[in-house]
Amino acid sequence: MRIGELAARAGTTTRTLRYYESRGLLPARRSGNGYRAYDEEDLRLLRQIRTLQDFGFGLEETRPFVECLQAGHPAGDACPASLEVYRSKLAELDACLEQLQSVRDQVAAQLERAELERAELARAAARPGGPAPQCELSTVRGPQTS
Amino acid sequence: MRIGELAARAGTTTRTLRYYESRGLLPARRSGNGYRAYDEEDLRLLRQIRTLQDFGFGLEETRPFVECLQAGHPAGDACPASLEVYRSKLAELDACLEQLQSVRDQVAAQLERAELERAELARAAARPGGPAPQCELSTVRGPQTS
DNA sequence: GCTGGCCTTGACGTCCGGGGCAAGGTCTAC
DNA sequence: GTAGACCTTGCCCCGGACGTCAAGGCCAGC
Repeated sequence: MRIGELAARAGTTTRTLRYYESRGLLPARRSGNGYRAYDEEDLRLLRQIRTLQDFGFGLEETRPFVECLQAGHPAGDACPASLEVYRSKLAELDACLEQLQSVRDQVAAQLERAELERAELARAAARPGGPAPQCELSTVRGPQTS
Repeated sequence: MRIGELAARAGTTTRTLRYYESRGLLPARRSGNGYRAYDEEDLRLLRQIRTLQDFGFGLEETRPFVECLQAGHPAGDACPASLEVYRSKLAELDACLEQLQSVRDQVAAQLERAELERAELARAAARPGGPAPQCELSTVRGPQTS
């Protein structure tokens, strides 16, 4: 199988395969004319890489899985190094989730506060003499995000 | 106030301030010798930018807040455009959280499965004739992540 | 006058996962 | 023999938010 076919079968591009090879992941044999030659096993390796990439793993993080398959194991995650990557990724995801959740809550709070303040001002402007036409908010202290 | 002092007071670097200026955010007046000249108001703008950046807002997303302050409003989020940014950021964060959570669960499931399989194999290897010393797993079919 | 510290602009490097193009080699079909 | 599809290497490009020089200007203190 040549590079184009492998790329098509894995749903990726030839450029990507050459990039993986340049990174030392997914090396290719060469046929007589210099073309890269792949087999079904390479397709397996490639699918493993793509699956992990889709999960957000970095290329380097897929390496243990690829090496595990290359070593003849039936699954890329049959080796301890792969499990370690799973674990550290899990920790990373948890940390990321926690931080994002915290940011989300703070942004939501800011939005709510700012919306309330605008409503407040709209009411204040509608009350006394005449409603000031647009945005004359100089009397209000805004609690500043600091 | 010159660039170094502003950077120090905002806890950032001169490079960053020049970058912001190059992006049209936080423009600077110039004193006679060509040095950038800033005042307390610029410090407020800069703090607004940094706060949002710390929340993960892109530079462009901070622009409405900065313009709001520049327009004389007491808070950067007193303007509708800023509220819109809050809202779209919130939606973005929620989508991101959802996806990350899904990935997290899938990775956790993979990890659990792979650990179980290893335990299975360890028991199988310990039972029959003699325990094979290391990693001879060629008889087991691993359900592949596909 | 000289050193040291601050400032200026400009240009290139970083990280990541490739995209895109050029110039040329190779194979197949007609 | 020649068109067209495929392959090769090599090189520069992207984005985002800066870091890191390099070469030179300005100013204060001694």
